[in-house]
Amino acid sequence: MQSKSLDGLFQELLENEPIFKNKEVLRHSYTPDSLVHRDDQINSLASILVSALRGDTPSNILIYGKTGTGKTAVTRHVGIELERKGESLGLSCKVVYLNCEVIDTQYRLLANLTRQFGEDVPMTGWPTDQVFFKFKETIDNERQVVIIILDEIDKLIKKGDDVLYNLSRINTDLENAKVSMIGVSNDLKFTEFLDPRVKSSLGEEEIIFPPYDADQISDILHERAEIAYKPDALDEMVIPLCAAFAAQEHGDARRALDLLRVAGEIAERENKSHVEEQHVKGAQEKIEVDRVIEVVRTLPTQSKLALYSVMLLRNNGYKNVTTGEVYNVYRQLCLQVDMDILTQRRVTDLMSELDMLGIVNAVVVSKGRYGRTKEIVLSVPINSTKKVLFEDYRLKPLEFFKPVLTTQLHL
DNA sequence: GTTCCACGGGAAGATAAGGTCG
DNA sequence: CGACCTTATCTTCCCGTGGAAC
Repeated sequence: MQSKSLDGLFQELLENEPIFKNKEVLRHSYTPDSLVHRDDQINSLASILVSALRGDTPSNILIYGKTGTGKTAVTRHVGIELERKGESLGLSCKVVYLNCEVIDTQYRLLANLTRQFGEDVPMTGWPTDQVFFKFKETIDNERQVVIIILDEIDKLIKKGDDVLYNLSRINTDLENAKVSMIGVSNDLKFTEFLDPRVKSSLGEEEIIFPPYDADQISDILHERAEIAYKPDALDEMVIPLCAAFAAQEHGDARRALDLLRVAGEIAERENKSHVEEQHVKGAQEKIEVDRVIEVVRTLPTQSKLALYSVMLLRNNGYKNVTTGEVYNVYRQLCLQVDMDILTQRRVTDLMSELDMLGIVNAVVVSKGRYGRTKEIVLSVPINSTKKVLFEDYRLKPLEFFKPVLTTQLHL
């Protein structure tokens, strides 16, 4: 390789006409100032929350919509506006935002809420009711309206709905402060699992976010591309193509933005001065592969072993892999790498988790007299997955290991 | 029509690892 | 220090069952 001075190395990269003007606006974390095609939702949300500015408690709200339909962006946007307006009117109006996917237990939720009001709560150690009490005490210090946004609220239900029940009744214990909640969910049916009391209190108002269609996504992309890219950096077909791909994915605007950004990155890496159609196709592929790789990489070792078992069976010509066989191989793998062997029951659960993550596809089938089982099909490319698995040093000894397979090949 | 297997579902509880508090 | 807290991860136990094989 030609050696250049270091200075020259970076100089060249810098001078290379960048395609991007401001890439940040294509990231999920960016909240745009104006939200296209969501006027209805913004207005209904605002008209419900306006009572906070009159010092009343707004109704609790449930918001539904698939991923990437702008729920979070709209809610946050309205929240910020509300706080701002409250401030100028001299009313204390506080909007707190919590993502229940990260904060998924009663304790953590309450602790987090309390912390947002400047009080310190330890990570763990306290009884939960003490945290709840502390929270009530903290907010009740001041005359204020508190609006709690619970994003991905459906994740919370799976662990029991005590928190929601408690929170929905909190107003009866408060002297000064008023609390109302906004639940955001991408599962339209999640209220079915809710305690009826919680359900009626939480769902006083409902707002639905329909998926975007391809044209609407195009509009959104145009708007952002204007800020994100240099003029003329995009080929004519780039945005429609991104929009079309994303529209297939239930109108996911987030996906569309990802596509647009990754396509740009690919083009940049190829030293092209503008983004072409093929880059979008490349982006589509890359995003999917990245997702899988990331998921596999962060899997717990036990799940990796289970997954590798499936792959081994697959490699040995097993068309229909069943739970029993997987467990058999899995046990051998464990002995090989000196890990504890989990029970079959537990491994069944691990397989279900892999199924949920979309790494594997499991269908329950009955084999009549020979029982019932899950038939497991791998839904990721074997080779690249294998490579990722062996990045884990604990799996290294398995690289050339051949399991003993039970020879019962029933068709 | 019956049978009956190899699972799946659900729940309870054990354990360990994080922590607070007096 | 010990008493007591949460949480994640597994184990244990028991029951339920789809549907081809009989």
